[in-house]
Amino acid sequence: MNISDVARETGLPAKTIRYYEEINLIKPLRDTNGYRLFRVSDVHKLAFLGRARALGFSIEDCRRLLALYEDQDRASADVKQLAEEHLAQIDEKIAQLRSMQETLRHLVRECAGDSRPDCPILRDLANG
Amino acid sequence: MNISDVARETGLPAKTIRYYEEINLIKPLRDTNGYRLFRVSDVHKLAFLGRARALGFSIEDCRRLLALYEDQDRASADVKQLAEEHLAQIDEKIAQLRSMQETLRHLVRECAGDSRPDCPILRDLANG
DNA sequence: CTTGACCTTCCGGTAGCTGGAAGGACCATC
DNA sequence: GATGGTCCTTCCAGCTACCGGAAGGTCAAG
Repeated sequence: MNISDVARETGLPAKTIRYYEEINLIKPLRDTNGYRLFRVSDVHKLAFLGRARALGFSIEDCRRLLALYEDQDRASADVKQLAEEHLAQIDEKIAQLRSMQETLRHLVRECAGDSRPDCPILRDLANG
Repeated sequence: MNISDVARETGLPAKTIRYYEEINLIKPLRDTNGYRLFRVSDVHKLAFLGRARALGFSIEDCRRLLALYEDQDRASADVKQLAEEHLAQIDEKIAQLRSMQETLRHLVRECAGDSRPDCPILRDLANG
């Protein structure tokens, strides 16, 4: 399979697939003309990566997950730990965003949003 | 005031303050020895920027907010629109993260997390 | 006069790609 | 076999919002 077929099948941009090869997440073969030649296993890995990325795992986490996926002797505890740490980061990120959200909602609600210069949002930013 | 004083007062790293000058968010004076010389107005702007950044506004949004802040003839509607658009982005981001969070929570809950290789997390990543 | 704490600029790196240029390859058609 | 359009390749630059560190100037104290 050529890269555009793989892109279509996995939903990943060709650029991203090349990038994943560059950072050694996948190692597709090469055809005689220099074109990348993807095996079914490469496509599987890419789909795996796409889903892991969609769950917000970093590239390095993805690398570890892929290694665990390929290791028949893995302990599910290792996978779980990775996932739990990532989940904790997501929790934290959500908490941060919610705090911003709440503050902003307040400010937006109090702002007249008309043609006059007086603005509680700017007042808050200016004076803390 | 020198940069380290300003850093202490605003809570921003000196590196960040220099960066903000580089991208023309602030224009501190220069002392004869080449040191940056910050006026009170510079410190105010930096504090403003720090709070806007803490609310998640992008640098370009901060630039616009600062311009509005300085424009005595602004319309609060312009500020409000900026804030509302940003708020919408935050809402979206939170929704995305919550979706990841939910999926991950499910998977983590179902994973034994022991020494055996069988793992629902990897199964999900592998098969969608 | 030296020491140490400042300050300066410049360069490189981070994450995870994306866009674009320059050039080769392939396929169908005339 | 020339042409055109669509693939493919590599390489280079840029995005966000900085951070780290090196090399070197400045300043105040002892």
